[in-house]
Amino acid sequence: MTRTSRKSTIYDIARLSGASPSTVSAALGESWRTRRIAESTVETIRKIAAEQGYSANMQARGLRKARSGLVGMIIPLHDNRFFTALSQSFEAFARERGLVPVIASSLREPEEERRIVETLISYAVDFLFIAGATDPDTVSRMCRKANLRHIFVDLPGNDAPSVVSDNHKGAADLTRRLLADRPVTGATPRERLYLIGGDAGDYATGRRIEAFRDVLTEAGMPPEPAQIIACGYAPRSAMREIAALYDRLGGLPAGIFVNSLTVLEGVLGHLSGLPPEALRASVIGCYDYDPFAAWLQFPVHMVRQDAHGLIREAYRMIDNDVRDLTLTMVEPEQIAPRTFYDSPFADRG
Amino acid sequence: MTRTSRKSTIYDIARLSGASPSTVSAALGESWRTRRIAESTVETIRKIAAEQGYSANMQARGLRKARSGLVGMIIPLHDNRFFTALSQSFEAFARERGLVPVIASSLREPEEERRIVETLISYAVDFLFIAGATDPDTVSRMCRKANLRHIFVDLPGNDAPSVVSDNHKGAADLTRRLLADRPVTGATPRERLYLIGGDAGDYATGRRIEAFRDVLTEAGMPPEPAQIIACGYAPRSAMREIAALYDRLGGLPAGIFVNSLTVLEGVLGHLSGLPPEALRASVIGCYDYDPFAAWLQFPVHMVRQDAHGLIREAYRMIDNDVRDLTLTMVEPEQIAPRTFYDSPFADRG
DNA sequence: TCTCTTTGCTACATCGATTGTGCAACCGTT
DNA sequence: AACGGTTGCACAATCGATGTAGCAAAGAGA
Repeated sequence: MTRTSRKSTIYDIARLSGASPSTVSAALGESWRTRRIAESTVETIRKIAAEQGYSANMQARGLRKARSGLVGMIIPLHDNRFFTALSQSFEAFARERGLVPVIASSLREPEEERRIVETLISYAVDFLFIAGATDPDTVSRMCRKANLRHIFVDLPGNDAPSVVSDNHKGAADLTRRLLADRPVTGATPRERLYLIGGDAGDYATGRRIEAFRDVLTEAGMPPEPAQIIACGYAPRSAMREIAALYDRLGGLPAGIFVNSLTVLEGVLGHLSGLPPEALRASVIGCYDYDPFAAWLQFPVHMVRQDAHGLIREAYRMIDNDVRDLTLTMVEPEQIAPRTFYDSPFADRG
Repeated sequence: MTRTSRKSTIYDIARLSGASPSTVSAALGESWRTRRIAESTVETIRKIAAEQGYSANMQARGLRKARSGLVGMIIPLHDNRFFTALSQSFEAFARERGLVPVIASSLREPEEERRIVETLISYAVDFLFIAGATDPDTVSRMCRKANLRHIFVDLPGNDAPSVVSDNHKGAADLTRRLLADRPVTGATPRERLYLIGGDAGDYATGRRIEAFRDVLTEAGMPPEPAQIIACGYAPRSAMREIAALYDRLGGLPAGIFVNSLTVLEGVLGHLSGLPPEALRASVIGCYDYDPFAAWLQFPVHMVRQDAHGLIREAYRMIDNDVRDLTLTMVEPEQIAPRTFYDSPFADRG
């Protein structure tokens, strides 16, 4: 074995085995039965291939078969437990099927998202999941043109199957929990619930705000606009907003509905500077789950979206070749503070 | 544009523009100058290509050029802030170079790791980073055979460039911090420091244990074997071990050096069941950083490995075509409890 | 006008695997 | 012995892009 030996190809194996390249190809693949290659020949060829450490060139195969064996997924960012839970499950299901997952992050920028879709199309991925799409219509258009099956996860699209959490239910449950647990009751601004974070224009946030509003209205305390602070997802801006709110109210409000983990990071930056008694005036809830957030200084109620379930449903769409507009809902789960939750991959830690 | 229109190829563009496929190829690439294609022709072709929404078939290009434009990275798992920080930086640097990152998780299983390497070789990735390798020698052997450049990150290999954290320094600093901050001093078992988690056989854990031992020895209190509990990385087993330790000692030890975030998850599962005064008997340190862990009920000193720096150095090796055994160290940083730390991607949250 | 160079482009082989088609060799019948 | 059927394999086209080699036309120089 020379140091610079190139990878061996079916032609090398053919030469070594005395068979033709097409026979080698068939013998190494599934088609040798239908192509009537003698079992003894298959064995010989496979032995030689193994000795040579042969492995197929997927580019060549992909070119010929017009499928790559690659499957794509776009997430907003890697640095977030919800999205990485999606990644982990996406990868596990892909591998189960002998596919290679390509996971890219869009950083929530439509331009980047488009570039990624185009690139993945160039690589002929067999299908594509888009989590947290920022511009689903464009994505769908590009995919249709390339005849690429795609599923929206978490944020739905208008022209392809979507699998999303039941945001309304999750948010309604969380809001009810905050209402029930808030340390003070009353109607002054400080005694109200506030929702912070997210982009009012995006689907998930929209549904959650809706639920927040519905539950409060039902409870006879319809929220004022000031109670809904959709300041985006960046930790820094959440920190600023919560500080401003604290100043405005002269303390924390009775309850805070935090709309995502990144927002919670920012909120923490402010809350943790406060004296413990200031914190006791408030109850915190967060949409999305993080194992460490479960054990903070103050209790945080969380909504754990069923990432594994979302991905499972998305793969089901693929397996059943669903291509039309459908919306599948997966129930999230409320997790009480200070609960030890085992992720599906916890044993691999 | 018909619904099932196949992707257009250089042949389509050739037909539409009246030029030959090779001219189209040259015109759309970089080589048109050296191949003396008239600038006007280039413009015409590019216009048509844009109209048709042409994008190159990377499988064909990769087949021909024997490079894929894909770059691979293996991490143990996605569901961990340190590794996802690596992913995020790996991806950012790849994109800067117009490459497509393929990130796969090995779940710390050597068999899976090998399978992934083989697959990535099949796809002709242009280079490969391996973080937390479980069997670096085999990986190196496979890569050499395929003539694939590879860099080890976090855990070094013996036959390729490696970029690792300065584990000894990070762990020594953390140990010193725990020594300084421990609430009780003395020599009874409860008054000692304990290190929990990790695999004594792996490089990073080995260095950290070494540092732990060195610092304690220097301080005149060399650790007994019982003070080092390398129980792996799974949260569950860490939870069991810390519970057992608590029972044995009749309380928490003066200081706990937690060897990874997954281990900290398990430790928390036990600690949080304890009364607050039990916690005050102990000081906690964790190797690796998580933003939420910074704000727990009790202070946690953390060591933030410079994921971005590690990846930057690894890319530098690639850019300079370093292939021989080298070991680059990147300094980690100690982060005090309750510090707001901005990740390089925080603004994108 | 004839040669020589430059310009602008085309033809064709190639990368490695897959697959439709074809063709010997061999078998068993009548 | 002639025939139809099966078995086992080889040949060659193909996927789409790249790059070498080469050719015709135009321009330059004598």
